[in-house]
Amino acid sequence: MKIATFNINSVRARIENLCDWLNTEQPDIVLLQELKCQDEQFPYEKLKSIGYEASVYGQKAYNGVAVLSKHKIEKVVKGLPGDDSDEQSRYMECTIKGINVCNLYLPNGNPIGKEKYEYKLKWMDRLGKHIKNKLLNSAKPLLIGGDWNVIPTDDDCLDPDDWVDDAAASNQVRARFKAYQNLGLYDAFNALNPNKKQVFTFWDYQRGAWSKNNGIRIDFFLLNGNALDKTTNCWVDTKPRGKEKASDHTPLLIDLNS
DNA sequence: ATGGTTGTTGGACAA
Repeated sequence: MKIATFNINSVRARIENLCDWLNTEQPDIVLLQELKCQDEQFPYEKLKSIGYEASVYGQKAYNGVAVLSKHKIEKVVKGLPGDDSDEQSRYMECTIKGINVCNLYLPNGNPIGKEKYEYKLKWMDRLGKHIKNKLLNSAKPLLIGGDWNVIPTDDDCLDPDDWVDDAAASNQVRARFKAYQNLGLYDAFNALNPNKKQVFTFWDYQRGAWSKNNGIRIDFFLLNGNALDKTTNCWVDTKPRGKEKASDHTPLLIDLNS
């Protein structure tokens, strides 16, 4: 099974790019983030015509996550538990072919110290509780993929000085991301590519970041031990970032035996 | 130091 995560930065603006990429790469499952549309605006028909079922958790203008699959999507849950007042569509989970699949778009959190930063920290704490209290209780293969908006170490960006004041690289955010792994989850890219550094999944639209490879690694698959045992490869596909009308992110993929 | 870009949306806001 080929499984991808891709922050699409508007699924409607990017539907032609997305279909081209799906037709070429033929992933079995794709986790999408930043749909920027409501459920009824989602391009279900176009995706169905090229072989993909979709489960969508959208909202107006911002955020929104979806799972695309060539296989049956089961047991869908929309929203991260722990705060009924949270109206942002940033998390969903489902089961596909016996794999527990979680898709997230973690809050950006900028600027540090303001309300959006506090929301990010609380959201990360809420996710930690959910991982510990529910997700890790199943022995099934588990993958949590998405745009985490975390630069885990200085090796995950070209120039750390560019990110010292960014909410993706703060000590509080890095500590929470590390804590997920201390619970028993593995960063698939690092596990399958030991010591490979400065491989990025996001390049800003501004200041020629793509042409200078001034990127950051903020998209991840975190796997439980069972899923890691079944995973044979993890890589970044940089080709979509070089296309016309590209998203500012590019896909991260894994091969998982099932 | 400032501004540089893109998408949603129709003036800002988010990233």
